[in-house]
Amino acid sequence: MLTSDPFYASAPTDQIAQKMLGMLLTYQSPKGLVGGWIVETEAYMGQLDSAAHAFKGRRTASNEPLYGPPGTVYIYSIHGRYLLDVAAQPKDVPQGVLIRAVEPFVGQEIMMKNRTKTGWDLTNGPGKLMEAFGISDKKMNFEIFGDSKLNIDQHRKKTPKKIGVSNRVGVSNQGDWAVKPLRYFVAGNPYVSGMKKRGMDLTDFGWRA
DNA sequence: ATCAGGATGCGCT
DNA sequence: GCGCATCCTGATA
Repeated sequence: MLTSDPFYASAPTDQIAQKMLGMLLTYQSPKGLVGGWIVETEAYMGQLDSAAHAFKGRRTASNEPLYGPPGTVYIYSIHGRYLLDVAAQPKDVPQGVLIRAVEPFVGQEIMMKNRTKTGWDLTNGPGKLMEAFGISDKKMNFEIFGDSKLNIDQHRKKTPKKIGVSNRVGVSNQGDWAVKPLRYFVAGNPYVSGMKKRGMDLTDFGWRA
């Protein structure tokens, strides 16, 4: 349960994004339980961050969940896809973590039906994992992870051998913040978006033993 | 295996 | 209308 855990309010958002790697994300979907280990995240640092939805305090109906308490579900639609975020700071501090990829763990049959793909392509991108989960609307906005059908289990957790770091994806024209190292991933895990075959660690997927 | 181009739908001006 | 926190396809080597 994420709801009352001080962890989410007790660290800067970029640190929280790193700690979320290896946590189990699940969704109790109408077709059954689906989910996987979080292998890629990005931190968005709020009003100062030129790539963030809340840059300069921007506040609209659609980004309002970012202003909610830590653990608030923020689903955003872009290019005809849906993306999943977690508000990471206390109420009215609009910082969040984008969940970009998971390694499937439960409900793989369901996820393969929801998408037309198999293999690494199942959940190796933020829009892809939402399609695999079968989420195609923003109805769960403002719910709290753990009190929702969406859950992040921070106790059932794998540990990355090494955390890879890079600039964020898809924000290249948005000022100096575009090059800041706020994307984090499990190094070598094949479900990380854009992972090249040569970089994949197919022995243990980048998890510590 | 890598890259470029286009489809996509919705929120905002 | 325009601008995206994306994804897929088809063309190249």
